[in-house]
Amino acid sequence: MKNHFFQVQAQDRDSQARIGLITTAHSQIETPVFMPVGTRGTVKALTQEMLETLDARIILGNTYHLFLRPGHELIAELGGLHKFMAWPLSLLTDSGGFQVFSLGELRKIKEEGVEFRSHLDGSKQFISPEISMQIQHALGSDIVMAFDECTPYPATHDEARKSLELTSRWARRSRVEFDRLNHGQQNLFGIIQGSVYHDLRQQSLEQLLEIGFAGYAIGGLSVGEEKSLMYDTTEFIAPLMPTDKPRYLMGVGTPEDLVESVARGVDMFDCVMPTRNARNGQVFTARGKLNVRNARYAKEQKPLDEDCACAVCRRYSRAYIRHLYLNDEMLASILCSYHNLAFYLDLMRQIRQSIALGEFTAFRACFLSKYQSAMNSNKIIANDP
RNA sequence: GCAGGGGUGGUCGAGUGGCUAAUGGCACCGGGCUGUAAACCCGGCAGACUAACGUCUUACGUAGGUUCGAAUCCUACCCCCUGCA
Repeated sequence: MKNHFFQVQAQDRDSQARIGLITTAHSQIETPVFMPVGTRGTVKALTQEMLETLDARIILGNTYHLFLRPGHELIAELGGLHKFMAWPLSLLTDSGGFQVFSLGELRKIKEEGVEFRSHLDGSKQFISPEISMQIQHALGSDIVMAFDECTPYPATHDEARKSLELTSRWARRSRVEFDRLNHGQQNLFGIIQGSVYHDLRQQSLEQLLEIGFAGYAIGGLSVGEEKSLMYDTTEFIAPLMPTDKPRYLMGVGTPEDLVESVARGVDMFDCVMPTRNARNGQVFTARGKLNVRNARYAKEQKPLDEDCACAVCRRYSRAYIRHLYLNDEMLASILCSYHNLAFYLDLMRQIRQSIALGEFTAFRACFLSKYQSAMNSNKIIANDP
């Protein structure tokens, strides 16, 4: 039977990189893709119009946050998350699994599910695989993530095994509940855990394959481990994942991470880095990252990134954006967020194009040498009094 | 003119004899941020020397004085604020 959800269009000869097309009820998404994060139904500092200008075809929302406020029932009543936030293209909702990890002290993990103490008002909340599916069903996202435990790092082999096995049991329950609710428009992804242990990653994948999902995600990385371990783990597990299903590396990452992970076979990414760092004054450029706070940009009339053709770089200077930032003007966040996402999405476009042309390996080397060598020379300048 | 209060590092403002190169806020400088508890967090912030422990110099309106020791006490002067004339 033909797979309408995902099709691989070309496979790179020299690496695991590939290009493909995801088709949801709301948009077509060329992969490899970077998905901007819009936790609370908004990609912070940007309007939906801006996202469309950037040609973002899919963004994220978060089950946990939208469940607490405004509540999935309210969103369902108003016609679902797409309509509520006036976003006509695709949405992926994370299941709340990451909050099991990031909310640390505020939560208690049990077999049945996770008890959260709301970070907003301290109230007791409970999310199980079933509830997560019900919330995501009410939200109406195009891609639904199974409820998992994002294993903390470091974890011993035994801890990681127990955690992954819980995630597998929750994955099965997610699948059952999802199927009970689904109207056919949504797609469910499973999440591989297993920390940095290859045998556990493989075990996790096999258990998920038995259940069967529309796509598979690698979770539990970029949680504090050495970068080399993240790359190793991805390099090990990605090629074992089904070739005819999207592979999603959750929560990653830096521009280098994206290029390196595409080379290892990943199709989908999401990360708060371009938007959060933008609000904190850090912008990404083809020649490395820079912080607009830095005094050395006080008089620079250059754009943030001289190689960037985005609306911000065509119009505004570093000096002006620095001035905005230093005065706590919200426009600084808007402009930096817009540019950073433009940079990320453009990077993905270049990656796809190079794969299509069979030039990915050359592109990878070229991009990294420019991005990293300039970063090093920036450091030399920065340390020079 | 009389009475009272006050002058502290870029700034606001603590500090009333040694633990003070001087709390804290702001400003400034720098770093971090990876499925968003983040328009946030951390660090530096008199000068010089040192890889570092640290050492030295100059500092609390100005000039003197008391004391082993002063931003802190005394004297004079300069300036500011408030009230009364």
